[in-house]
Amino acid sequence: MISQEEFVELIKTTLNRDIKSNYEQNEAVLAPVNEDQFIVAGPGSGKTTTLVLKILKFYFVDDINIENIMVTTFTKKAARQLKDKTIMWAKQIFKQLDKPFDKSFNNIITGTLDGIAEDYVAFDDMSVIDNFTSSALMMQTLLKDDRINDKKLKQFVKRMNENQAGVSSAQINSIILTLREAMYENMADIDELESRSERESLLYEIIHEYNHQLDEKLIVDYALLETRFYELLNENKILKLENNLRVLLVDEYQDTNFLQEQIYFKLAEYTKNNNGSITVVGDDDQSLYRFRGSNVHLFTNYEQRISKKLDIHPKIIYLHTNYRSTDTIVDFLNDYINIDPIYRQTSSLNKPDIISQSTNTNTYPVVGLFRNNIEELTYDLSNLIYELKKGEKVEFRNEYGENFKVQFDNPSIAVLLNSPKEINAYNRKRLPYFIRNTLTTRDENMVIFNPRGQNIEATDIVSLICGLILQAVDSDMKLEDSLRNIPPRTHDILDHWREFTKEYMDDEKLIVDKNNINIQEVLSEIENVCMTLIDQTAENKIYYDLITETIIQTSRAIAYDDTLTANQVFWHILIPIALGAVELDDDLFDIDLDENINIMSIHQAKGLEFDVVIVDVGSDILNNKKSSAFKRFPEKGGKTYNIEHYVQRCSDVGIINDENPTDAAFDELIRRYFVAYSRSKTLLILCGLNSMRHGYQGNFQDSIKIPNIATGWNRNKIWVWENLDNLFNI
DNA sequence: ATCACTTAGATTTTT
DNA sequence: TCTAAGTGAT
Repeated sequence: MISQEEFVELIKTTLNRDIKSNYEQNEAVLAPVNEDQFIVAGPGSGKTTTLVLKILKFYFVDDINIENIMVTTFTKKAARQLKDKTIMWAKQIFKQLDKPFDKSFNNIITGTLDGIAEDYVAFDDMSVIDNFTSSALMMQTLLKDDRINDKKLKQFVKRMNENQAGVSSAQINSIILTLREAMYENMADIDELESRSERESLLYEIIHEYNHQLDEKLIVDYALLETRFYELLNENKILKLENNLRVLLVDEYQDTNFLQEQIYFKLAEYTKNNNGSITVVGDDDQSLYRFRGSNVHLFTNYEQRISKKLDIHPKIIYLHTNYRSTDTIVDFLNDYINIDPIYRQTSSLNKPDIISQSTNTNTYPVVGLFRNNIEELTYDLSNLIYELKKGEKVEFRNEYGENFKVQFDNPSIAVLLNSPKEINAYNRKRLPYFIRNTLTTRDENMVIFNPRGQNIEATDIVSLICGLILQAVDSDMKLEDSLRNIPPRTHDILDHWREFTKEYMDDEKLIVDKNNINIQEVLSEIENVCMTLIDQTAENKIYYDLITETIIQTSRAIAYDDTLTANQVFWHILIPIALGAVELDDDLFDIDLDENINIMSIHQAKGLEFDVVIVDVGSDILNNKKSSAFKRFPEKGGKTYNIEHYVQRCSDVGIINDENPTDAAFDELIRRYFVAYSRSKTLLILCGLNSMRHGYQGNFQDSIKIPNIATGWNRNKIWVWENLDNLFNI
């Protein structure tokens, strides 16, 4: 145990963290164990640092056991970073104090709420299934008795989805799963919902049957996992937490849903009884997960909500010093977040502007790179990325002949987009494809990292595995011919599998009994054939492991005994794979974000920072089409709102958005680009088609402007950044 | 203003 | 495949 003064001195000398210079951070870190806090932290304000320092302070100054502390974050990646940093800094302090490292730090309870819930909920045979498996299970429920072609059900899904074209089987599947998940996330009374929705009786039949299957097979999906955890807590059945939990730290609280809030409140009750505290940290401007049930109002109204429920009155602290970005970028951010006059009104928080404290001495203007078409854009963007990464001196010159030069030493670079997908559902190539293609053609040593953009289902190794299975279960193409309501790309994938396999191995065929397929046996027979490909590259091995594991887990979940029919293999395994439902976990790759060129979604980039950030604000928006409005200037609330609204009718969440649906959609877009722009440390580049700057020329009209939140329009259709003249356009 | 014909684009984010 | 904006003529 050391004194507070010693601790402050210690972290200054060993960790080079001078908290005295930042009043707010000082307040946050040096709080007593029983002080509850509500920390509103802007981008780059040292959120994680503050949390880690709080943990260390509790341990070294207040003598709190590490086992009595719980820290949660939103993603696995963030949880790992937090744990690593805590252990690393603790080690450094122990070294400085000349004491051995306390191994209890290795057992610190950190993770996502799901991860922590799993530790308490999962027992014996109970296991958690991933999205692929749950969608296969739902597909099985849907195909039974041809429910998937029910007119009322289709109509309902269409209403929820608001899509122009008809609904595909995949969409019906995904809407039902999302809706069901939303029910749990909002703790909606499902029976009451059912009694109020007579026309959707089939929907509830399907949901009940799906739940029944989970029960029977002793599995839970993500939605149920947290529900079970809450139930256990509510019955005070987790004594370990009830007796020991003293300090609860919650990161990314702005992405919390109602169910999670109730879990946290229950845990906060324990900390209160144990003379401890709860601290939540977040930023309402960075709330991105409404589609997953998160509700930013739970954050902005946190003070009122927790004081009402538990009589806890947290101290509110604003961390608004930005250590990440240059002055010009911080100015740009403050500028951006104030463009829309309605946006700020939705928050009850009185947030101060961000203040720049970057040690970075090079300040460059925010750059605009706009071209006439995707080819020109790709060409210039790829060149730019290449030269910057190679450490060349790059000259930026605008249309007025002004110029400045930029040079980096192996900078970290990220291209951020709404979707990192290289090819869309209609087989069109997107910007990520063009960038990767151009850069790898130019220099094969350049690593372009875009794990979520790849279409796993189209890789050689997966084509071979699935092609072999497909040949076996559907040699006469009877099943394939029965396909209806499937996106066009899925057909192409099936064809590709068959062709690839035919070319790869002339004539050999796998023979199976079509009513009695043991998928594990089939896979082990296939293994030999795949060996050459598996050994070829490290990626192939990863894809192979991923796909076989997925198939095995899924077949376990859908088989009544150990075997499947050809029909089941086709519809519940092959079709979902062809639809692109298999997800790749970034953790499977040994990656270094600072070394590679990263192409990622804005969501994935949350919590990260890069020297150079390139944000796609419209590489595929040519004109003012209604169909692209959702991603630039929404005209309606969309699917997220419909689902939220549907379930919240029977939920106690309390704060139903008093905003209209469209306004909520605007808020979401504003936040998304705020997150994107605030990732950059030194150089921020906006890119897109020229139509984003100058509009497009109709034959009869003058130039027609294209409203876009990312390019500085507000929802009143006023273009505050007209023609993007605030950027340095190259 | 109205009609028939041509053309571009279709959500997506995650535990 | 389906939709709505744009086009060009009346």
